[in-house]
Amino acid sequence: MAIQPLRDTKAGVLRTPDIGRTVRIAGWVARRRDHGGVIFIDVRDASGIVQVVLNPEDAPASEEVLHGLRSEYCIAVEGTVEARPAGTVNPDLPTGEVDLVASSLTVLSAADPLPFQITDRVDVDEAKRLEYRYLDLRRDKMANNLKARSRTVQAMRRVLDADEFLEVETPTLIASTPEGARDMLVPSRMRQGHFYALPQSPQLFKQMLMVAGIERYYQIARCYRDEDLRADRQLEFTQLDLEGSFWGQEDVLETLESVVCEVVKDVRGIELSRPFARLTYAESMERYGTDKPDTRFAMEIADLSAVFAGTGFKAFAGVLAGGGTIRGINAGALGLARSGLDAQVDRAIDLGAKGLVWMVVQEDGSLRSPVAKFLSDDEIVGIKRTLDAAVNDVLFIVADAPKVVGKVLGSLRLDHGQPAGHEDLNFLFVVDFPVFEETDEGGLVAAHHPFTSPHSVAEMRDNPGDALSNAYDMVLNGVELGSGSVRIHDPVVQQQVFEVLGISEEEADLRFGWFVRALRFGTPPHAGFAIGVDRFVSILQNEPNIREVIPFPKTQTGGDPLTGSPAIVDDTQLGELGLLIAPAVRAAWADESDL
RNA sequence: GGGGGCGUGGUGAAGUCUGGAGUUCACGCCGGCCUGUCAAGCCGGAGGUCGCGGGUUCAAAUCCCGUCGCUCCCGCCA
Repeated sequence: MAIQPLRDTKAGVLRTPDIGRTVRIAGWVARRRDHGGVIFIDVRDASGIVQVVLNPEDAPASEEVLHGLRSEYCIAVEGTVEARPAGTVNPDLPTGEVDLVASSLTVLSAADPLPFQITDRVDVDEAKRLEYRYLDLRRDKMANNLKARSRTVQAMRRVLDADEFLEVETPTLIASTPEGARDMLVPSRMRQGHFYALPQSPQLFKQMLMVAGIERYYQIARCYRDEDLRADRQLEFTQLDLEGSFWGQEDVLETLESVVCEVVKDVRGIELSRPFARLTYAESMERYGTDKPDTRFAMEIADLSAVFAGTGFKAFAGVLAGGGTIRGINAGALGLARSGLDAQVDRAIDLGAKGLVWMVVQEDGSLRSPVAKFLSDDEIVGIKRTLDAAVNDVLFIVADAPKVVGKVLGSLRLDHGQPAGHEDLNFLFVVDFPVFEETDEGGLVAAHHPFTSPHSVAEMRDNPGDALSNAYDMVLNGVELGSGSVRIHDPVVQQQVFEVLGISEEEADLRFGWFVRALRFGTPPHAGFAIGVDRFVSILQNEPNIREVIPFPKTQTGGDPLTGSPAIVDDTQLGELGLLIAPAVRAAWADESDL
């Protein structure tokens, strides 16, 4: 019979002041050291680990039971907390000054031999970890990640609740909208041939809540985007979504700062200085070649167009004549051999450049480079001065359209300068995003959702390439943590924006008619934001991918090795939904079941 | 859709380039010894269709083709 109650104390909290107490703990066998006589068992529960001493003369259980204990057996122990004998204190363990000397031990649940060891010391294949995620989550690192995630969300709620935000849930079965990411679809049984979509974000609903007079809303919202996965992207992910009425951009950014500071204080134990840096989109692109700069290191992009204004180097002269630009970075003393430098050229070409010029500053001040012979003395001086170059520094120069130059140099900058982990936290806001982004073909597409207010509708219509919007991103260590905007609250402006974005009146009316109608009933000016919780926690925990802070994530091909999702459903279910599977797909099912 | 990396007893790695007996290391597992260890120790043992399929070869973990899975990246992610 098991001891009742199973436990009255947590394993990880026992300390010297507890010496002499008789306690009951329950947990898992993390490690056993069986000396034939005395046996030491590290018992782990959610609070930590304590060493249990099983003395044969105390006979806490039969010899068979005691020597039969194995890794991850779930057990209950009653015993006395005792001081460890001199010289046997374990300073690496919070409970290391005490032993729990067992008077009784019960096996609550045995465990099969493990598919992998429960330890942070070995990197097990991730598919195997996911297949046995319940064991993987027993590891300290994963348990700590889940704790950090919980503390993160609690800190968010604490700040927003104190600021009188209302936590409101919005539907997850909604109508599909074709813009943006691919929707995750759910077929309707009651209206066959019709589909719900899972929300990519609660965008329109939170705006409805502003119309509804909620004034301050937030939600820890699950969002879904049916796009290819990455280290920082899952099919489903979590956002802290918030919105406020009678708000402008500064109100949003200040609220975000207070939320983020509380989270970082709680999880990392450090005070961030406020306000966070603010950078315009244009400045960010200019200096870092990206809209999500990692500002933990400099290596900024410098414009060399002036240096080469009258150059005799035809490749550069041609780019300048064609309206392109010439920029470079100083990657520092990389110590690369010729082959390593040429590999950078390949990398640049992969990124879309026609080429890359590298230069290495020599002891005598000259530049070693494939193009050195084309450069004048003035140009060499100008390059070194502009890039602040010292001996042995490697300089990378790209001449192309500004967009290409920024992408290539921005990527090389990260390749050679980005710190490995996330020891330091550099938050910043990027503001004044353009309304439109240029496509590779030179066309314009909306950079944001169509509910973002432009600085000026007239400018947006007359000069779309330069028009700015009241949209902003939060960036942490080169990762886009979230984005938001001041919304359009005037139905007339909203109609105009649809028009400029190329959404016809009929189309706008069909898809967003209900939304524009809502705006006609006294809509307060409002603005909001959403923070990616998974990304935030993964950075705080110094994890390389967000799966490490998600208890049951999907693999890169969207599957769950534990439960086998996604799965084929039977014909009865399909019939209820009025769905037929295409013959080719059915044939593939047959192949699958042959495996 | 495209490019890169990986797949070897239960786990992690080496072996693959340069073909020659399933070889090696660490952990785990099983058995024995062992009363103060804490990644316990010592001794012994079991355990693999080298992801899968095909090809080349006297001979394939190794070379070639295909395929599956995991992963990183490009595209995609308003």
